[in-house]
Amino acid sequence: MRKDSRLSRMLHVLIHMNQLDAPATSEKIASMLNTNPVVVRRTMAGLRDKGYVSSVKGHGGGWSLAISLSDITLLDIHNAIGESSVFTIGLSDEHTSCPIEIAVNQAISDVLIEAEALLLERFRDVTLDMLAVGFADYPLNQQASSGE
Amino acid sequence: MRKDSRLSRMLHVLIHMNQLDAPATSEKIASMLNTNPVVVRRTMAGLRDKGYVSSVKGHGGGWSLAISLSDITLLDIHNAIGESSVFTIGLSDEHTSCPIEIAVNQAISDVLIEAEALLLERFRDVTLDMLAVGFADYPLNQQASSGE
DNA sequence: CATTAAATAACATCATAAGTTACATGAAAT
DNA sequence: ATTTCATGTAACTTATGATGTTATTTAATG
Repeated sequence: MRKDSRLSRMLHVLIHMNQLDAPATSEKIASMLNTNPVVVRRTMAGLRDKGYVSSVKGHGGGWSLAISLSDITLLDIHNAIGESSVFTIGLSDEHTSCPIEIAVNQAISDVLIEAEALLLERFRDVTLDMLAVGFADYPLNQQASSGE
Repeated sequence: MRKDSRLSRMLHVLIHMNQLDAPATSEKIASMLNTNPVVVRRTMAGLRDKGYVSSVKGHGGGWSLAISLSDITLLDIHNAIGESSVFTIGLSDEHTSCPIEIAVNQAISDVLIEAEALLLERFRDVTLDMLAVGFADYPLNQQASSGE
């Protein structure tokens, strides 16, 4: 099933942006991601709406970080992207009044909710500056961050 | 992103099959799921390969449970279906040697692995007979079975 | 031999992230 | 003011994989 790589891509870009002096144009970011400027604008727009980045039109314009990497968590970006669900697993809805279908869906749903809660909790524990730290340690990529 | 409802559907079917005396034809199962006999055969084939159901051709043929519901877990069926990944979240691979991309992907991957481990663990704790119990408790079916 | 039902191949449909094209809007440089 | 640069946005195409469909073959029963 096709994967949604927006989270990974946006995190990647944000950390790179932190090391730049000037705003990064959509064109520049797109070439960084081997993609298209419009795709970049589309996804970055969600981050701007939440206040993580800002955009400026015209000469010298482009995208900049609006707040510090240490104030942005994986969860923040995950939410800003607005993914409908993190799971490929869905529930059937052929017979919503069939007690078996209800029991089955309830059992699956319980597990998905618990697993997603754990995932979101872990995402909330990681700020983007932690990932930038790994950069300094490259190529050994030693575990200097406090994450588990 | 489109959901994969095969797990829910197969669990639903297996529990219904447990209440039948004769083999269920793909046709019958398909109408139960509002779908097509070929779709049923395609998915059931995976369960048969793992020994959870058996299929018989010709007159009086169809699909039957090969083992007890109490010996089948959600995890068993999940594995038998052979989903590639439970997550819609994917990792970028534009620059596999970029230390930032590596750090980002590692962080995401760590979380996904932990969340999936929890999910699989929970799936392993639920056997199909547990879901069938809910059936007896359902108001519309109280005449079906009173003991529990 | 006729009928039933699975097995299989080949193809169509659908949803959605991603990619693309085209044009409008706004800001800075000249 | 005009040109240039870059975002904003609409509309469309592409790619992918579960799902759906049609047609044919294989096997078992009556």
